[in-house]
Amino acid sequence: MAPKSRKAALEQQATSLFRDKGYAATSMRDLATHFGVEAASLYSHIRNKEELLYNICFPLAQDLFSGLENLPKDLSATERLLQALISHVTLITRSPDQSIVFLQEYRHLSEPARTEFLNMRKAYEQKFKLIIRQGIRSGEFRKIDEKITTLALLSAVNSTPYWFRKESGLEASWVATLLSDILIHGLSNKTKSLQESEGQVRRKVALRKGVGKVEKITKTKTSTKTK
Amino acid sequence: MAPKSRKAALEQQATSLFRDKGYAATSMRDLATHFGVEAASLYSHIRNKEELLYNICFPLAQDLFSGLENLPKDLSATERLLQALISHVTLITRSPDQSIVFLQEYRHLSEPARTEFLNMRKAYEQKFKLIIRQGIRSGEFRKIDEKITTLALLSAVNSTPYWFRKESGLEASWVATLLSDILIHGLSNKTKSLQESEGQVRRKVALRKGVGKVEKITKTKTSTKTK
DNA sequence: TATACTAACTAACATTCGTTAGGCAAAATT
DNA sequence: AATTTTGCCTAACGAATGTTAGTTAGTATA
Repeated sequence: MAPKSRKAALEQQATSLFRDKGYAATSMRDLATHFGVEAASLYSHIRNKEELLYNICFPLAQDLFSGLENLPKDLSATERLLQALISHVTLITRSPDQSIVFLQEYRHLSEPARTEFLNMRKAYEQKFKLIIRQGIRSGEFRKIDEKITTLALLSAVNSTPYWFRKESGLEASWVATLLSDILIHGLSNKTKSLQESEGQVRRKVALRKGVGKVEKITKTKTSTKTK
Repeated sequence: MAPKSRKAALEQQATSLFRDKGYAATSMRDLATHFGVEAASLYSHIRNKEELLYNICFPLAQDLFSGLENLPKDLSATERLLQALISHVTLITRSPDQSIVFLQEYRHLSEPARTEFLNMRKAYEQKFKLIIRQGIRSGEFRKIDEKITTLALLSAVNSTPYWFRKESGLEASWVATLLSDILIHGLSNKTKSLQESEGQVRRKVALRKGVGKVEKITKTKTSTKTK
């Protein structure tokens, strides 16, 4: 394992401080102090302050975008959305501080980087919208404005870097799958509702047959409930 | 309609600028310029810069908290969650810039206001958690970590001030209900699945009867599909 | 060994920052 | 009418900001 370069260590430190205090409220002297040098020394590693922010935001933007490049085309929209969300969560929980800076501080990028960043973000969201649109078309998803849906879904999963920590023992993919499940299938206990619904249908069938074994029907219902 | 006070207008201007550039990156000279005076003049309306931030964050925090105070106790957990989410969205879309500053810039509050704010936020989230816990206990909600769920739900709905505009013609309550619906019931098209499930049961019944009218069965299936 | 590079330092720069103090004219109050 | 308050101005303060320039010592290279 090669030792971390000084520059990489500096970027790491910057990520941590930008996450805690925000980019604008973190001075180069703050950063230098935490890094153990004088502020002027930082310029032997970087051109300027903004380079740090750039190097936090753009690699992650690239990774997120790339993560959606190889979604298999033969999957259902539900499956593809699931995989897209898993990709997203896996990446933003990989380095939580970086992700939080990415989500909050990009606006301090100067032009043209700022616009470039926003365009990348827009294109990324577009990919989600497309999946949702396809899901609506195929009947898998409900007919809800795809922009609103996309923003809500992404915003929901963007809560993860704020609380997720690798040391917690949780697997990022598990968290991703869990959140995706909530978003796709909802919080409501539908499994139970569905079982009850089938239970009712079965009861109608029994009555229609006119078997007249009321006790047998009661048993069936109890069995459903214990599940 | 009373003319807006100078201080209120200043706070409005500050809200807009803090939203656009962030608190730390907005100088008093920026603010004064937009307000049409010199920076030193701002101090005849306010004590200091932070007072502006305080007056953006705390009233909204109060309103959000109050919004959950009168949830009827006789409702189901689902209903209460729906009402809580509607309350939340209604308030954060009332003044989107304020909400965005509230969500992003509180960290620039100095102590003890900052800790106070975080405590209020925590208590507010606690109320959501309680609803979710109750829903899990009653069987209405699936057994999913209530902290993760709360954060994801709130984060999802917190996307709204970033795109919602009153002038768009959309009603905030409609948006709130829509998002709540997605979160509670999911994006997946469950209604259709349920219908197909019943359709299958009906087909079994027909076969079991041994009527032998295959044509009739085909018709039933077609009829389900067109829905 | 001589030279070049690296990564740190100190000193300093020009600019910007949030804020205070004093002054003034208009509006409000006594 | 006299006084007070309000809301603006200019000037200035001390501190902070991102960065440059020159220097130095250690390391790497020719």
